[in-house]
Amino acid sequence: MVFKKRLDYGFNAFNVHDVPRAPRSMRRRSQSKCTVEESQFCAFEMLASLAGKLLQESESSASSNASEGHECDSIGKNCFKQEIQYEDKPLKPKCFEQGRCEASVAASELTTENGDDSKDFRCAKNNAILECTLTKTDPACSEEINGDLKYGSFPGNVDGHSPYFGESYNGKTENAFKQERDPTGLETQALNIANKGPPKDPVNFDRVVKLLSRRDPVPSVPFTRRRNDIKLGNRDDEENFSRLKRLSKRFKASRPPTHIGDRRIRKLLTSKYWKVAAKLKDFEHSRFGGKRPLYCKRKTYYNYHRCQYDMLYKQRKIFDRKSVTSYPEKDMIGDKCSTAAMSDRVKFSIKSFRIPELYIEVPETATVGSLKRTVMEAVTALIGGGIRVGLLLQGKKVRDDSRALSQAGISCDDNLDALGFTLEPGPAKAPPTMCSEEPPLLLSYDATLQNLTSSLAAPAVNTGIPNCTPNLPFLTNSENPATDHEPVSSKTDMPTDQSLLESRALVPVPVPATNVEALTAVAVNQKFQKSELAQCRIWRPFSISEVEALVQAVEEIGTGRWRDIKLRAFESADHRTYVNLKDKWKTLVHTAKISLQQRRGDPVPQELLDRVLVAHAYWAQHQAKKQQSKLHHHRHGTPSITDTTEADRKGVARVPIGTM
DNA sequence: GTTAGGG
DNA sequence: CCCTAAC
Repeated sequence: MVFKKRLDYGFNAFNVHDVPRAPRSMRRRSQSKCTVEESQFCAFEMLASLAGKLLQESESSASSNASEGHECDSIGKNCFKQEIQYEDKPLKPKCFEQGRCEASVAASELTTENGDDSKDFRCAKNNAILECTLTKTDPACSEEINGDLKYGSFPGNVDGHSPYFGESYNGKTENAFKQERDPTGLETQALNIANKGPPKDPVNFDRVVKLLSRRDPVPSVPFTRRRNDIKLGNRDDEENFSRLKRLSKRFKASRPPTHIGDRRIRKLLTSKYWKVAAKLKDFEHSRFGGKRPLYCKRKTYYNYHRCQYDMLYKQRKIFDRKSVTSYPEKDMIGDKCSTAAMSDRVKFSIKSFRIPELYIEVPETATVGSLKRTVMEAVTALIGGGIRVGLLLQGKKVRDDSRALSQAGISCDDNLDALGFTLEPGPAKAPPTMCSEEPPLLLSYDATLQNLTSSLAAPAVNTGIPNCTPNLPFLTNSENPATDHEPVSSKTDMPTDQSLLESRALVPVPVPATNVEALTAVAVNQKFQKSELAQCRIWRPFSISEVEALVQAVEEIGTGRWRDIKLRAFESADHRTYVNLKDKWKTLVHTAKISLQQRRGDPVPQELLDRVLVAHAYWAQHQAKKQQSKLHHHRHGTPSITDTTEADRKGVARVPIGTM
């Protein structure tokens, strides 16, 4: 295949090999810019950069104070500066094998005490670190974007009015940009220049990161504290954690953003399409705290769900909190624990950013630019519904939003290091799962579709009841569906049942009508959704009354006779198998043993948990006695008085409530 | 088919 | 909730 070699090197190969070496200072910019197919774009870049310079000048004279100082201050904790650092080492095949996309975002704190934020800010910018403030009117930010990303800027809409990603890079939101900001008009010029550049390569992973940062999931986090670094990664994976650390160290230096990052591009089984997988092999699997609205047989699917943009922030050490004299919360610092601790400002450092596997079909005739765009769109679709923040404590998800910080065990200095956050795609409410009542990902995806000009009819993605068609061929390829599954374009005519099914699973991302190469892209999630539809189990949390019934039954019957318990207490509950009951009891016992802070999910009344413990202890002892009596019986041939097996069978024995 | 325990 | 060894 003609493209094979290039593809093997991935997107970055274009940059790495085609750009003559130059002094670092020069390379910094050129590397990420003048790719082969983009050479003409440099002209635009220059224009953009020129505009940016003009902008900067005007900014320094007029608007800088307002945009950088006031805005930040007014926004308060919501104002973060983020530096996005990209791994731009030459991409080796190995990298693609690993399929990793790493980028780190480091957010510098806002130090009000020295009042030198803006200087700091620019300094970082000069280091060619992709960055942006989350403030909405920072011209410097947009300049940077224009200059480095070349695709126009993203007004930092922390207020949630940010236009859809896809729209913006299609140049359709220029007006919106103008309206929202850019009093001077200079920026818009730059924007126009950028937007009118060769429409070939809006696909830029950087922008994804940008969008994520723009979406600004962080400021909503109440645990603001000064000088706290938050590390992203995955939640309950020590190894991963340290790996991220290593990575962030390795690629710490300020470097220009790479174009696409590390991705795997695969040749499709058919020669007709390319499949691009921004694949994360070591894509970590977290499980929403172990409680998910559905369970699927395949762990792969099961684990996949929440991994889209899973970021684990880790807090760093707290510096001198006393120095935060300008904060009113300061007075509370002396107080115990959380209130004061959480009132200070926090520094978030996003060490890693991950993108889930993308499933993209690209005609062979596609251009690199269109390929990029397709990736972009797929990613956009993924996160179109927004991002929500998950809170992790000791690597465990804290799900109960209503729980007070102290209740959740987040209160004292010593455990702030254990505090983490995750970024997850989809609406803020439900995790993106197929079988849940609300399929957020689908919804968000659809929402994205609606906001994109679509020349393709939105496919009939069934967001309703799962179509649990078993044994779909690709379902067997749970380990790597993107690899094994032969993609079928939704527009392709393969009149087999399989193709029909898959076509429904594939959601074409609309591309501009002007784009001849109609690319079809779909986030793998779509496929997973489809897949999971086939083999999902709905997770039905035990209600309090069910727990009550279970406890009651166990008290009467004892552990180890789950079938009896099922028949007695859950006879009519078809969805409760004795294995379910046994498992539930297991978790109940566990829950009862752990501290209040460690418990998650719907709280079980302490009274019930106490009974669980009592019953558990009683029947454990009972079992021990039985064992003993057995031995005794064997030895002496006489039944022991503790042998209550028969009585137990008849339900006579009971936990002597309150006596233990 | 049930039970117990690890995943 | 799943899987499976052991009973």
